[in-house]
Amino acid sequence: MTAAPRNYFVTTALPYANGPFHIGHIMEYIQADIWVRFQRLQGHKVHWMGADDAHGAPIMLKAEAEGITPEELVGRIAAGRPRSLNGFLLSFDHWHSTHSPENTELSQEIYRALKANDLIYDKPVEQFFDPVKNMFLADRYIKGECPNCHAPDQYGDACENCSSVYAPTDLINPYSTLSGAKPVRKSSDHFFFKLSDPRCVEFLTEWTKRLQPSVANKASEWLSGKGDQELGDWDISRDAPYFGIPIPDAPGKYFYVWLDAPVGYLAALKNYFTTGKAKANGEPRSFEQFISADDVQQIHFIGKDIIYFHTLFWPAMLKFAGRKIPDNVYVHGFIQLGGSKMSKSRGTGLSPVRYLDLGMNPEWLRYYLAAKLNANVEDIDFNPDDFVARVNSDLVGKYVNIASRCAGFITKRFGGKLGALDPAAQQLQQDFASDAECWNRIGELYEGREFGKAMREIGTLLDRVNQYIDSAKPWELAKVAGEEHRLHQVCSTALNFFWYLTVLLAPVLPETARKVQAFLRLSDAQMRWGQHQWLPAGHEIGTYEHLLQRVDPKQLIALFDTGEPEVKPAAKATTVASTKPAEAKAAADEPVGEISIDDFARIDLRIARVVAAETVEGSDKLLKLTLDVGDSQRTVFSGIRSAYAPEQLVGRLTLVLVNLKPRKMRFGTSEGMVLAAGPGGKDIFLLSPDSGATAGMKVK
RNA sequence: GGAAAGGUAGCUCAGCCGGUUAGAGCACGGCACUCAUAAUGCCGGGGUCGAGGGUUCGAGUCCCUCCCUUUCCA
Repeated sequence: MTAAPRNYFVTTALPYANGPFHIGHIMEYIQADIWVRFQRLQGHKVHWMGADDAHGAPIMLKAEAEGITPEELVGRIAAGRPRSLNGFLLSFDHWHSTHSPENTELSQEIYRALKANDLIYDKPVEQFFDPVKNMFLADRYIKGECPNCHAPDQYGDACENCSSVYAPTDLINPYSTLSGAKPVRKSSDHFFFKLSDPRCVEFLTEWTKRLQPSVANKASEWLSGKGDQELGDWDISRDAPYFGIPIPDAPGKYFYVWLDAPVGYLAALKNYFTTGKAKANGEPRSFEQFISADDVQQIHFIGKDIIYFHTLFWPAMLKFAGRKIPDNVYVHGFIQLGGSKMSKSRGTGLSPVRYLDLGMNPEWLRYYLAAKLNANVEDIDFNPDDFVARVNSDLVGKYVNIASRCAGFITKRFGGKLGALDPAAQQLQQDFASDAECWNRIGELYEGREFGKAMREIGTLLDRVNQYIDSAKPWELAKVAGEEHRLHQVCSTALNFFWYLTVLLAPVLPETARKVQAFLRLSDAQMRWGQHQWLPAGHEIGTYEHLLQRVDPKQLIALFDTGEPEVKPAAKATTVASTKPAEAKAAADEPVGEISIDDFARIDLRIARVVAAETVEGSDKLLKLTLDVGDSQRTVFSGIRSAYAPEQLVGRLTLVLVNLKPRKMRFGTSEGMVLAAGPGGKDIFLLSPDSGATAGMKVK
C-alpha cells in the first residue's frame, strides 16, 4: 500500500490510577498497538498518547485510608506503569497524567468556552451527605436494606439479591460505607453541561453516524430518547473535599473526574509537545497547530463501557469549545476469562503483571489476542487451552518452523548466502508480491481492525509455504549429488517467503520481526509494508537462532492459580500434593492425623485487608504488611517477596492467622501469619476470600 | 426493568445481500516424512447450525415466539 503519509493522534482509554493494569487495559493497548504499528509500517506518522486518570473520590479515599496524599498514591501507581508497557511491547509515544498543569489549564479553558457558549448552567441537587466525613456520597458509598426484597447491605443503585433498580434515597436504613453514619439529605449547587441543547443534539446526530454500526445505533437511541429515556444534561461538578481540578470562579467546586479525564488526552499531547518529544519524533508544529490541523486524524480506542462519554460528551465538549472534533472512536468489547471456570469474584483473573513475572512471552498474548480480535463490539474469550494450541501450532509450528527448517542448509551448504528463486514456486511468489492478493488485502484487514481475519489470511499463506517445502523436499535434494542448485533455490525461496511473512506479522510480533531483520540482514526499508523486491542471489544471512519458544501449559496453570482459594479443598491436600512433585515433599511428609472441631476452633483465622506493603531493608525474602483485621491494624512480616511485589498486594483481601504467638524479628514484631500455598520461590500463592468478605470476618 | 451482542463439530471461531453433499484451525484416529527446539504434509471420523413455529421452489442465513450466555444502563 502506498498511500500518502498520514498524521495520526491516537489515544487509548486512561487507566484509573488506583491500581495496576488489568488484562482489559492490556488487551486494548495491544489492539491499538497493532493498529498503530501497522500505520507506521506504511510510513504514516502516529503519535500515541496514554495517561493515568488520577482524579476522583475513589483515589482520594484510598489515599486517605493508606495515610498518604493522593499525589503519592498516583505517583506510586505511575511508577509501576513502564514495566507493563514495555513488557507487552506497547509503543506509546508518551505517557502523562490527568493530574497535571496542562490538564488543569485545558479543562478550565474548555469549561470557560462552553460557558461563554451558553452551555453551562447550575442548579441545586439534593444528595446524601455523610455528616461524619463531611462529604457528599456517591451511590457506591451508600448501602442499606433493599426496598424491594429487604436484603441487607445493598448498594445505592441496585440490589444484588433481587436485582431491582432504585435510587439511593429509596434504601431502608441507609448508611455510609465510609463512616457507617446515617447519611442526611443535603442540597448543593451543581454545574451542568447542557447536552440536551438542540445544537448539541443536532451536531451529535450527524457526528455519530461515522461510528461502528452498533455504536452509532446506541448513540442514536440516546439522542432520540423520549420520556424518561430523554437525553439528560450532565452534572460536571463535585463538592469539596474532592481530588480534582477546581472550577474557575466557583470556590469549593471541582470538575467531576469524567470531565477532565478525556481532556487528559489533550493534556498528554500538550506535554508531549512542550517537552520536545514531538519535535524529536519529527513533528515540527506547535501543540495548538497540530491539534487543530485538518491533516491530523484524531482516533480514540475505548472499551464499550465508556461509549457514552466518548461519543456524546467528548465530541460535544470539543465542538462547542471551538476545538477540532475527534475523527473516530474505535470501540472494542471485553475479554472474558474462560466462562465460569475463572469467576471474577475469585480474584483478578489474568494478571498482566503476573504474566510478565512468570517470564511468559508478550508476543504469545499479542498473537493470541490478534487471532481473536475483530472490529465489532464483541467480547472475546481467553481460553488457556486455545492459547497454548494457537501459539504452539501457528506461531512456532508453522511460522517460526519455516526459517528453522531451511536456514541450516543455507548456512552449512552455501556459506550463508542465498541463491536464486525457485521457478517452480512462481504462483506463491506472485501472490506474495501482489498488492491485490497479499498486501492490500491483509492491509485492509489491519486497517479495519479485523485482526482475526488478517491472522487467518496469513495462516493460509503459512500453510502454503509449508506445503511448498514439503513438496520440494529439500532434505532429499540434500542427499542427491547434483541437486545442490535446486536445494539452494528451494531454501532461498522459502526464506524469502519467511521474510514477507515476518513483515505481514510485524504489527503483532515486533520483537520477532526485529530478530528476523537481524537474522536475514535486512535494512529498515526492507521491513516496510508492501515488499516487492526479493532478496538477490548472493545476499548473505546470519546464523539462525530459534526465534520463539513454545508455551508450556504449566505456565498457564501457574498464571491462573493465583488467588483461587478453592483450587482444591484443603481437606484433599494429600492428593493434591501428589500432582506437583515439588509440593509433595512439603505437604505429604507430615501426616497430621485427625483433629477435632475444638482443635480447629482454637485457630483464629480472619479476613484481612492489606493496607500497606513494603519491602524490608536487609531481607530479600520478607515483605512488611500492614493489615486491617477489622477492629485494628497489625503488622505481619511475610516471606512472599519472591512471588509478590508490594504494589500487587495493597488493597487485596487475604487470610491471616491472628492468634499466632507474636514473634520478634530483626526488623520488628510480626503479629500473625498470612496464608499462602505453593512450593516457594515464584510459586507462592496467597489465599483470598470470595468477594463480599470484609476485613475482620472470622473464618470458620 | 430497558437495551446490545452472541448461542454453528470436543475447543476457538468463519460462513457477505437466502441457493449444489455446512467450512477452517486446534484436538482425535490413520498414513507419510525426518530438513526443523516433534515441527510438517496427506487422508479420515465427528455437527438434527439453541428450541419451536412461519415466509420461500429453497434458510445456519429473513420474520415471530421462547430458552440460555455475556455485557451495558450517564
